[in-house]
Amino acid sequence: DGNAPPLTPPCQGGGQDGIMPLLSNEENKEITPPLSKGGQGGVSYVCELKIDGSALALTYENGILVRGATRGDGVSGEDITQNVKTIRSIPLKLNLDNPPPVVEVRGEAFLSLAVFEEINREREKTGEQLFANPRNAAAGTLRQLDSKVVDKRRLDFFAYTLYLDAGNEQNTQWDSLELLQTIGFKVNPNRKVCYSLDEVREYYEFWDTERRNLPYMTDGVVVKINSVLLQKQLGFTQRFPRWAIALKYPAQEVPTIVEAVTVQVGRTGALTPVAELKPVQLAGTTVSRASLHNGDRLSELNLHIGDTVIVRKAGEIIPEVVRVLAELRPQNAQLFQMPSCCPECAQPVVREKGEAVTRCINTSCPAILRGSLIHFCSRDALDINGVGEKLVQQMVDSNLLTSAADLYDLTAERLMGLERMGKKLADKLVSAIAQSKNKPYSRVLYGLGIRHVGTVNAQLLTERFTNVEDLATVSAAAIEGVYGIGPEIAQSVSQWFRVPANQSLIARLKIAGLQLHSEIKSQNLADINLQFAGKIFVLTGTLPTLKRDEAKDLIVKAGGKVTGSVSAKTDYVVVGEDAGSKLEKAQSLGIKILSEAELLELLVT
DNA sequence: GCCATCGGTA
DNA sequence: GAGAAAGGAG
DNA sequence: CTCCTTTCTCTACCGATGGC
Repeated sequence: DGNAPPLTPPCQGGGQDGIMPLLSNEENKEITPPLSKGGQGGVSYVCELKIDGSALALTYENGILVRGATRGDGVSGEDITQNVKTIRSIPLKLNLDNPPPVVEVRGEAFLSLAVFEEINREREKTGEQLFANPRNAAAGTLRQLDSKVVDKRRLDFFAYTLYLDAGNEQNTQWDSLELLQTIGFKVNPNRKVCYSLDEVREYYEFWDTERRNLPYMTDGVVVKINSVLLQKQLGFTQRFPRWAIALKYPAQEVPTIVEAVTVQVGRTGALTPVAELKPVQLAGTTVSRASLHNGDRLSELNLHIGDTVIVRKAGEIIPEVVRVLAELRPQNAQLFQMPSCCPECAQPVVREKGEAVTRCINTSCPAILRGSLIHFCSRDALDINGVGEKLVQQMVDSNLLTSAADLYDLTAERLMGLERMGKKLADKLVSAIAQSKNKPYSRVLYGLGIRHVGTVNAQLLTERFTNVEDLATVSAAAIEGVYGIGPEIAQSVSQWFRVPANQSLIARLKIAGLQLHSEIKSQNLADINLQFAGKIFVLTGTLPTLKRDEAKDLIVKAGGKVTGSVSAKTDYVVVGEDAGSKLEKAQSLGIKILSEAELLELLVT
């Protein structure tokens, strides 16, 4: 979803991050960041409509369209370049005399309401399942394997961001939009430069009603600081730029009834109450469940079974219970409270003082085991394709799996005893598991599911402690020495390695042949390239000739470092086919972006 | 050909 | 994708 | 204490794939 870089949601009342308070509260004249740096002194804003479709990143090399990518982490993303080429509003060739070697264009692919309805009429005739809404239809179409089908679906495209080489940059966002238009893109005509926040507010309010007359769906307005120089000065806070914001129109709210509340048990043992709702149509989808988060939220809502509640889709995506209409409560309705026993294993649950979550602490709770296994196999961890919820359920129930290490003892024959498991699937699975043995140490560490060790902290830890033995034997105090790791996390890690079951898990994974140490061992000094020394690289997408591991090797050998996620500390992002969120983040952080060719060139110099 | 499951996206 | 909670740095 | 980052958990839908 969304326009341009990820943007802050409208501020929820508090008012440090958005200009939403200005829009909803006339009295609040205080100008708040991120857009506060101007408004008077000649600072201008560009307002654009936020089209509800699917974000697309296009790469042009020497003026020719070579890649089209949606989001994703790019590791296993599909090639949608062929599909993108069927979109008529995307030029195959830039209308530019001397095109820079690489041009990146971002924009929104969408289906007009008319085309959407036409497609659904057609599908109704042929008895196919109807699309729920234009956004889903557009996203689904882009992933279609047969580009002829895509061609027929008549996708449209509005460009909104242009990235040129340094030196070729435009001075303002407005100029970028104009240039996009002259080089052959469709740019949404309903854009405007505003010179004050009052003007921005006017624009927002005008389109709140006017958008209903547009032939495509919009869900808000994007406001950007016009000056590129100022954008750079403002920079970025956390996940978002300080110079842009999305102002979303209020979500549609609808009443429904809570038929029941179920409690789910996550991999950490956390108990999450979920409202089972009488299904309602909302923002083009059917909503039947909504998270209630935790015990605190639950008591705040004072929710009873059978209550009528107001639900909405936060950001048009996530169902949320806004409030309970207590006056409509049936008599004798039962208050729902967090259970005192785990719904999976019936052991008593605990809630630590000062913490919001209620947890099952039974080390052999099957729900926790299942969750841990799913996490271990997940994409950011060992990326074992084909292992999903149902399969894990089956394998745990049939005692095929009692820990992640058991995965590496599985054979096709043993798997084929399971339901719906033929030779083909079983072979695929065994091969996927074998492949995971090559995944780097940091991913394995992440996959272990140690509390507070996500992708970032796993990376930090593996950099400092280059093999598990060190990490397992070192004191909590030593772990705390890592920048970014404090006492809580250090304690959590240290304790994890002191549990005998975990120690034997590590031992077995080691025997299975998993990577439990970083490869950056003895470095050949002669290979070190000054341009690479200490530089942090991130790879994204499928590179044209190199395998990911090969590219990583080359960088590491040259003295560089390859990490998994883009942050402010990243120096270069190497982009391949179907680059996803990392490219996007890199762009929004202004990090230097390299193609494979450029990387290789840098290596030889 | 239908159905369940999985992976990816918003 | 949203949002809540909680940890780390200063 | 505040600001920021990170972790963790949650939903709905669509297309692809393999089993039977």
